[in-house]
Amino acid sequence: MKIDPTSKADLSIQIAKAIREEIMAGTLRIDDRLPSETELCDHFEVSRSTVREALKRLAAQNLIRTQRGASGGAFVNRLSYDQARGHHVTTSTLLMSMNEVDFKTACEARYALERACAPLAVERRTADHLATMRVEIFRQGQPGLSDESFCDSDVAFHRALVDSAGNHVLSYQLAGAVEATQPLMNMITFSARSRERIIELHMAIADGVENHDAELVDEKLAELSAYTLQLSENVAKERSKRKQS
Amino acid sequence: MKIDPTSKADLSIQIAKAIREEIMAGTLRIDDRLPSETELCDHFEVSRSTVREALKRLAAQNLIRTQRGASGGAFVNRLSYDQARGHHVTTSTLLMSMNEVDFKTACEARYALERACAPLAVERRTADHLATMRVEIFRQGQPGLSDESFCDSDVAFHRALVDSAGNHVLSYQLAGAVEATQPLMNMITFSARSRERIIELHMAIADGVENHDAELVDEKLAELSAYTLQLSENVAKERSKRKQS
DNA sequence: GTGCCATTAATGTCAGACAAATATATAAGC
DNA sequence: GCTTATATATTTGTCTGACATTAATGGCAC
Repeated sequence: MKIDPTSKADLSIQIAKAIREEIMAGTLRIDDRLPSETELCDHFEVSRSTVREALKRLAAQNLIRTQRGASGGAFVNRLSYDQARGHHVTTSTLLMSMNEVDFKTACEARYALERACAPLAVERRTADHLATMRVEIFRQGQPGLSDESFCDSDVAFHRALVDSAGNHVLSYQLAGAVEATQPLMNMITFSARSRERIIELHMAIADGVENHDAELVDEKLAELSAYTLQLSENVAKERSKRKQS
Repeated sequence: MKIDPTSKADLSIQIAKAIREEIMAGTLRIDDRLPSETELCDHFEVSRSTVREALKRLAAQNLIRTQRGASGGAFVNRLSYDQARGHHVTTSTLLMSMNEVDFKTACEARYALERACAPLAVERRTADHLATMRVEIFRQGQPGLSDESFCDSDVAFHRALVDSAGNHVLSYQLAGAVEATQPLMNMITFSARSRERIIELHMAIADGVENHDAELVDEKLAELSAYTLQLSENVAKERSKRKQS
């Protein structure tokens, strides 16, 4: 675990990198305790602040956790799917807002991926997943539901669909695509009529999943995708009209 | 931009969170300059070390960049696809190694997603993407190629396939799935015979992409998936045999 | 105008101190 | 002997103040 004394990069970056590589190489294993801050100071010959900044960088990536007190210290963290998912969603959302991803691209990516896990979902869905989907559909039909709540429920529905594929890795990867498109979705699913249509499609999808009918699910997802796209185009048209007048 | 004085979480975590929320809400825009460290100290009423640790946390997520000197400071960073991809691959890789994801799950997720973008790839592939795929296939056929190089080329091939779908969002999401499974792949594609078979399938896929034949590509990807899985099972069998003897 | 230099403002690093948390050993009381 | 309270040691969290390094800027000599 060494740093390059000739490098002119910030020391805390170099130290973080050195430790990160140990973790990725497996030299430092899950729940292993890192040397104490003082020991790291001695090892790298830097001040404690520098070591601490390096550790904070690693902590920000969930690579380590710290504990105070005797026999405390920094420990290699087991990256949980939940943590990783949260991170992934945050990054994906920012990536899309900062790069002004157009709705079409986002929508296309999202439904392409979702349709990819449909066959597995149809095959493996449990009663639990089905129940969740039905509950969310019911929620979506409640009158007076706010736009935000409707969209939250929409996310929950699709997450249940993805999760029912029974593949953690798939769920993790999909979370970024599905949840990050939601802020965009928020802006288009406002009218009662569009909600009705979406709920209709959700019901068909749930039915398809229940009856192990992969083709139906795929078809309805395609319809949902097309309908969403159409909604966004209508909104765009409205906006340009209002701009002119 | 405030922190909760009653919270007992670390101050640097709270401050990082406060700033992150400003960025995500769009109050702080790309290339906006954050207040200087001293100003942040005054604002949050904490010491400079604490502020710096918070900023390092944000820097570790590529949310900000810092510049020294007069008119320097911390600036909101535009999250680039490349940066995000690198991060995503690192996290996915760690996630899979730390949670001991079995090959079957990883492989299933990867090919499900890859097949999802095949139709788009077939439709939109450019001459450039095709050329990259052909070059990599050629490389894979070179005698004396190390296992590692073969796998690198494999990644490059599949990346070209994914990229040819012409959807940044899709490419970004897929990177995690494809590149993170590579360390696992490394362990199973060693024999000359298996390489031959893989190259054969790659060729068929490239042909399919070239001729806009979505069905062929899908079929060959499915075959590749099945073959990969079979290889891994053989390796597992060999290993248990050796263990017994 | 051009080139050099001092100024200045910002981050990067260092050193030392104290606060707070927490596991462990020690002592007291029953 | 067992429990409980106390002291102790260790480690991270925070604060303070200083100096180093970097880079933009303005002024001065030419």
